[in-house]
Amino acid sequence: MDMHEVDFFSAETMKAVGRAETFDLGPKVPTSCIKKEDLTIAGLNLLIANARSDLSTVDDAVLPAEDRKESKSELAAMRDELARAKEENQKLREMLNQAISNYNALQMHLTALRQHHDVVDGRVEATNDEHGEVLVPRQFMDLGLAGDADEPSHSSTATRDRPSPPLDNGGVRSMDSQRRKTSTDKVIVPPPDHQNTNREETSTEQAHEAIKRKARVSVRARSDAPMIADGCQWRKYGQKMAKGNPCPRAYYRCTMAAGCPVRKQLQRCADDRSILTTTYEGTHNHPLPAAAMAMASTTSAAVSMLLSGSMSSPEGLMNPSFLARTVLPFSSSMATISASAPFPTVMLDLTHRQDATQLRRPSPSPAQFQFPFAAAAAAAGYFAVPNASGQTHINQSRFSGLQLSEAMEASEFPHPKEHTALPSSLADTVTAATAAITADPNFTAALAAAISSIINGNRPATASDNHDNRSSASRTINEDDNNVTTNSEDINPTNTNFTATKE
DNA sequence: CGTATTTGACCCGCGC
DNA sequence: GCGCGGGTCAAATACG
Repeated sequence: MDMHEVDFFSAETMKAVGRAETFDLGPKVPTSCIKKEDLTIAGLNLLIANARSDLSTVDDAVLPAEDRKESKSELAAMRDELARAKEENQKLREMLNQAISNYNALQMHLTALRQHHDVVDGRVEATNDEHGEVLVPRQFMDLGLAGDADEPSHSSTATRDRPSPPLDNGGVRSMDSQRRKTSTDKVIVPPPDHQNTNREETSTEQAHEAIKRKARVSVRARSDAPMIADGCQWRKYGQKMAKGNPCPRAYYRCTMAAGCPVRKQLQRCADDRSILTTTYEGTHNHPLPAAAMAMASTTSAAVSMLLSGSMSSPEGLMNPSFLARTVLPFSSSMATISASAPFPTVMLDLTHRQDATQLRRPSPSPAQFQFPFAAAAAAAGYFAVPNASGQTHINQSRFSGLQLSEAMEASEFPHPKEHTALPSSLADTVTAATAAITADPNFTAALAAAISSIINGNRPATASDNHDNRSSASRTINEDDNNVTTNSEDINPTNTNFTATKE
């Protein structure tokens, strides 16, 4: 890691958030907790039900016949209970994961609701001043379905120009193929002789496909460091002078796994060199470190909402200013949703002083770094609606960790009084938010996307190991954990990019 | 010596 | 068809 890199994703950060530990319940829980209670009871019960068992390893010769029989039955019962407990633990683990995802999504929604509420009350500035939360730029990590980036069905038209690539860079080539395939797909639009209905449907599908592949999330942040640590490893593969910006644009590729197509761009703002714009693109095909996992779900949710929710919701279509009315009044810092062609982009402008510097806490806990982006991303995805120019701005300043971290703390610590700034009706707000979430399929879809992103982010890398994945996470998560009901159409797009928001 | 970075060349899409 | 700009490749170079 670059010595000048700003590490917002340190292990302590993640510990503070508690994600990694929370997700990893593993077999420890059942063996230590369930066994003691359930097995004993069940074992006694099963003495009657199961008179025999061939599984016993007790030394039968030492015991009387009755005792042997009893021991066998007891052991069999214990085994059954162990198996049952294991299964139950598996389910509980899945439930916990889902609950965590739901919780995070709820937090995001709550933040948005509170923001809207504050707009009405006109007490935003006071709230901001009171808390002085830190807003630290965090990078978005892509976590979509990696498989989508490797659809073999189009490969015949994808690699038409260049000679076969060297295998040592196969991932890059596949990415290129994928990228060019997208453009190729445009050409393969059904010919004019098709019926109109078919053409429309196909066009819509293809548009969705293209969007899912290229959906972006962008963030601008103040940083003197040349790069922001995001939990992944990157290798620079190019640098270009972009038009209209004296600062070169650097291109990086994820090197945590062979063939990972995720890339990012770094570029400083021409007007303010302290502003670093980072753009992510692509979908990780490997497990992500805990530090990188944090943002994955929210980014995924944002993009998914952008694609599946905002663009299709009646509110979004009929009332393009919905989002603006909701949060725009705090226009100092913006998250921008661009649904304009060719690809939607989530752009977060975190450069405002209120967010990045003025609201800094004396000693911000790492956990507070965890969620501002999450809120912004989720809110962006959920509320963003394209306006006539294809862009919608939402204010990000209220996501500077203020409400969200408050909410997190309020729920994490059993001392609500310590969070007097929180609305007394927090529970009511949560209830309302929950109702809104459950009532809104768009948010549900985004939540599903978040869950899916976690799933995909933990999927073991399929590519053979090479020197590039020397530091990839070795942990794997039982695929049963992935049995979360999601809409694959909605959860796929998890691309994240930084795109310079020229002002 | 292996790995990462640099940098000029190249490819591609798009607009004219 | 041509030029432009964005993006990528890969040989050369730097670095540890």
